[in-house]
Amino acid sequence: MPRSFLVKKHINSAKKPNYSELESTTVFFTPHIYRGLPLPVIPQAEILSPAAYSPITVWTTSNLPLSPLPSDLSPISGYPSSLSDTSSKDHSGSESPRSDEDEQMLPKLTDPHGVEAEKFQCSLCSKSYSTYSGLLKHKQLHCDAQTRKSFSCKYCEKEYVSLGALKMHIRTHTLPCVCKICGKAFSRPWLLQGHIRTHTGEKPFSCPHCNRAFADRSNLRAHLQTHSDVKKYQCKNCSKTFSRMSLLHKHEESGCCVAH
DNA sequence: CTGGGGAGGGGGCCC
DNA sequence: GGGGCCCCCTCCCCA
Repeated sequence: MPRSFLVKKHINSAKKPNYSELESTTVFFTPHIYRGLPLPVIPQAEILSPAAYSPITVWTTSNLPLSPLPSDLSPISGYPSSLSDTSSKDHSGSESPRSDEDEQMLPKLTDPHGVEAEKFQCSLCSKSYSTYSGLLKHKQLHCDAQTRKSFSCKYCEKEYVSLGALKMHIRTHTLPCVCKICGKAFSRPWLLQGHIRTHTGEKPFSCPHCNRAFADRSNLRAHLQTHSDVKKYQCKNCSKTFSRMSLLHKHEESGCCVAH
């Protein structure tokens, strides 16, 4: 049966899941694992999986309408220097050529207050600077820019640190997994599997307390909250707990936390 | 109005 | 690198 929310919403819809409610923080910096690693070059769309890309084209760092790469930096390096919004700023010293493969972006800043404070060396390219601020500026331009997310989706403004993550995301636009029964399309096979259960009636996830069965594990998890005396989501104002965040939001919007 | 179920989305991790 | 899976989440609907 068609339901309004089953229809793929326009990509410009302002649906923005609020992960910050439970998660610690949204991490905008690149995880350490990526630091110092050369970012891959995004291949041409035509050599990628048609299911993942057709008809979407991919914005690469080289075709983004931002500041161009320096002439001495080959586009094959794939480094998103053009993504750095600090690239227009001046910096101390000229950058020496990088050796990409084995450099590590370790925080090896020489102590500015130490004995050897006269020399500030970049751990990535070994470039030395006479001032600490000079090194900081260099790192902003040279190192931090390399760790920026570099793969951008054309259909939305999301950026990813890896091509694989981008390709996974693009599937949410192309929806390659189609239900043979009703024709509804999904981004991933397991989503389609879950959808097919709505046709077959299969409910493989059972509640150990009441034996109620669910087709979706997440829904079982939400159901398990109803058996708990202390719910997972608590109002900061009145300490009342709720089984779902959405219920907590409704509670907060209803005015509980207004009178504080 | 509230609480809960149904259905689905998206990112991350692991193999 | 890709698929499977997990987790967390939202939205809609209904009792």
